[in-house]
Amino acid sequence: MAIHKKEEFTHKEQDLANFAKAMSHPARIAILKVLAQRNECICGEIVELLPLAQSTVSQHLKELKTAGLITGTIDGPRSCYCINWKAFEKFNGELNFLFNALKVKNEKACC
Amino acid sequence: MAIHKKEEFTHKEQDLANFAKAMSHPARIAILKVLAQRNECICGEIVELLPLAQSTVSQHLKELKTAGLITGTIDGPRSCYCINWKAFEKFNGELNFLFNALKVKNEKACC
DNA sequence: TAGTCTTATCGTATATTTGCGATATAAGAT
DNA sequence: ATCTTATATCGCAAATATACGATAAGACTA
Repeated sequence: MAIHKKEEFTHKEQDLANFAKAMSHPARIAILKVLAQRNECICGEIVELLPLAQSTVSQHLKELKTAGLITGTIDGPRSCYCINWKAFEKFNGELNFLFNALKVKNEKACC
Repeated sequence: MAIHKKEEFTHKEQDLANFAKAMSHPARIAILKVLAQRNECICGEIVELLPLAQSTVSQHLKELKTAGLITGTIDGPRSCYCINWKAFEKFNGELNFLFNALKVKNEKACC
């Protein structure tokens, strides 16, 4: 592959791609779903709900946290995670900016 | 890794993850952007606009097509691509279903 | 037919992701 | 102090993704 070319795209393009990448695995979608459904924050309950080892779940949580889609705080001997709604709104907004704004005039697309 | 565990998640979770994965690279975001901006469908003009080799762009186009985010038809000696707005709407709808419906009652999240 | 232009696919090198067990770390309990 | 419990991190193996050059395939042109 020689060199990663990702840096040669715009900041906004990389941003959107990073958000999407954080959601590009069903395990991470499942984690976000659990966090969205519970009012109190979750820790290792997620491990119980997923068909994955504890270390693997921890890794997925770290990726979501690094991407900014969730927040995590230490609560005594356990860890507490929540969805970062603001980040999700930003993602959704950028998506809509990319597509919806241009949609009307493209109705007559050729294929 | 032994075995991919992706199959052990729900169909919906896999669906959303696949959509996200298709958008998880800045080159593919850039391609979608170009397609969204042009009324007539694009072919190798995309190659001119991206800092990537022709074969690499072709590969990215194939991934977007496989994921259903774009459509492609052969037009004489060249290929014509367009955004599949329906697929995008579905993706956006699933995202909103996952998050927005549950957002209000979670305002008092703990972290 | 031969030549050209456009796009897709193959082969390959390298990078990244995914997953797990083992181990570390940190807090609470005995 | 030791044991338990919960979570993070390390190290490794296997799978995927990314990128490119070379080549194939298809359609128009001379």
